[in-house]
Amino acid sequence: MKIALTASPPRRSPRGRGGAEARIVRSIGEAIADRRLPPGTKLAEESLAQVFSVSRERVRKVLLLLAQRQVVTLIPNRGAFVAKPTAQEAREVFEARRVIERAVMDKLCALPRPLPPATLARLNDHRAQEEAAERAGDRKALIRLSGQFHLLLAEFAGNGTLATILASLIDRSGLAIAAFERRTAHTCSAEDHRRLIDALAGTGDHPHGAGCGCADAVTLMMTHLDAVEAQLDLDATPDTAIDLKSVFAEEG
Amino acid sequence: MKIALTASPPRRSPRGRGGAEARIVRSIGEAIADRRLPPGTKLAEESLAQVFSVSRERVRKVLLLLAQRQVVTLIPNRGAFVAKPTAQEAREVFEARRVIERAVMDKLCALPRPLPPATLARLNDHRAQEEAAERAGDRKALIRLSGQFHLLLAEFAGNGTLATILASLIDRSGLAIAAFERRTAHTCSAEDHRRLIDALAGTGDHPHGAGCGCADAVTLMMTHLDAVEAQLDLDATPDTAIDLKSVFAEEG
DNA sequence: GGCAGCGTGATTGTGCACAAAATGGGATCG
DNA sequence: CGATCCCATTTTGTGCACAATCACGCTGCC
Repeated sequence: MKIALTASPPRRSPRGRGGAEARIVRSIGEAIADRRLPPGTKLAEESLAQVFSVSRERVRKVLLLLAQRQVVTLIPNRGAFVAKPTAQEAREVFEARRVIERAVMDKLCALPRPLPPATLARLNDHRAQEEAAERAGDRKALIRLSGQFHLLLAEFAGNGTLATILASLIDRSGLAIAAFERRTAHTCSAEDHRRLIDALAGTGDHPHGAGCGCADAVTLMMTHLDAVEAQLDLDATPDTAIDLKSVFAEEG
Repeated sequence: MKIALTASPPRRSPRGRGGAEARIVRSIGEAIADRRLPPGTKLAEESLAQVFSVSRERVRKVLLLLAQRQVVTLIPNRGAFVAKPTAQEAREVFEARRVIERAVMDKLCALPRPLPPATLARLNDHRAQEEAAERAGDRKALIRLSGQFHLLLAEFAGNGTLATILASLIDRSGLAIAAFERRTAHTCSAEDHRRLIDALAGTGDHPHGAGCGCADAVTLMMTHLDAVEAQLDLDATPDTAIDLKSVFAEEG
């Protein structure tokens, strides 16, 4: 046998066939984020295969991927279910978000000013989209845009690794919100986002003169995350009785 | 509905089938962390299937899992390779570690003192293991123990989500170290870990009296991570290959 | 009427066989 | 002598069929 001599792995076009899988992952992920698939929903392989017109194996692969992201739970011989975070898990996810997003804001503040026009343009564009969704009362769009906003900031911060981690945490916090949000209507966070953009772009009023609203931006973000978490009811028992068999399926 | 807990203990064989995958994941993961599988090494499905005596589909699943952790890179129609971080990715991973581990240390400092005996015992036990490996000159064990130490601290901090994220980052930083470490001998971090344990346990000398060395611990950790990153040469790009069968000769 | 045991249908898990694609070697031509 | 093209072999990708397992409804019995 010959020793396999290995070169640096070349990059190949990611659009050939793997694009279909990514499409399904996005589709299901967005459906979960939009609450069209509430926590606990069973995701039958055959049904999904028919819906997306792909083979069952492909669906299986997608579910395995989503399970790694902890947005679905795989139970042996039972199938895949939309993940239903526990209260503790929800708290952990929000704490992790505070940790990472504080770092993101710190990095954004360390960026040279003024921000690049492209950055400002994307921020303003996003603000416009959120305001439009708010006016239209499109709650689903608002939720999706809210997640995208936080992810956008992470990308501007220039650390793709942190952004990837945050993306997963955003997905999971959406799940937590779906599982624990109070029945009472709650004010969505468009106003918080507006203030954040102002503080970051430096368009807000800063009586102290030269500085941008960086320090403000960090505290704004922390307050924002605290507010979102505070809108959850992390003490009440979950609305639907949890299937104990499912919970304990993995141990024995 | 009644739950059948009394009669049928659904003790699914932990090692029988589902455990096999976890075993392979651990095996490959440790081999990568131990540098037995350097970055860029090709991981052929058939070879791995023979080595672990499982079907190729199982290996495929494992590789997909490791790819999600970004420990291996999957290239369509080319196969799986041990991930080879770029210099920028390495910097990002270390920055992410600083972000998360600073939070971990903050949480550890916020813990009530004195620390639980079980915690102190595990810390001291770990210190002993690292010292033993250091005396024996067992570099592989030292690397593995070093990763376990950081993970241990994260677990003590009480946020499993952060710990999971950090675990992935530790794996990837091990990859980065393997890819970019300087050829010159470098002092391993056992001494840093000793000091960290002292600061956390409060056994170090603290002339200021009542407080433990918490603030010290945070800076110690940051310095420690900076030192590890500083030992890398983020300009060179080494490239090697290794024989799969010899690496896994002892298992099966 | 209620409960235990059992059979059936449906769903997931796994191996296998074939198809597609790339790698490597060799021959051919400039 | 070197580069290029082509073919054979190896490796990866995918669909299919069958096996295993679970949920549910049924029958019979107490």
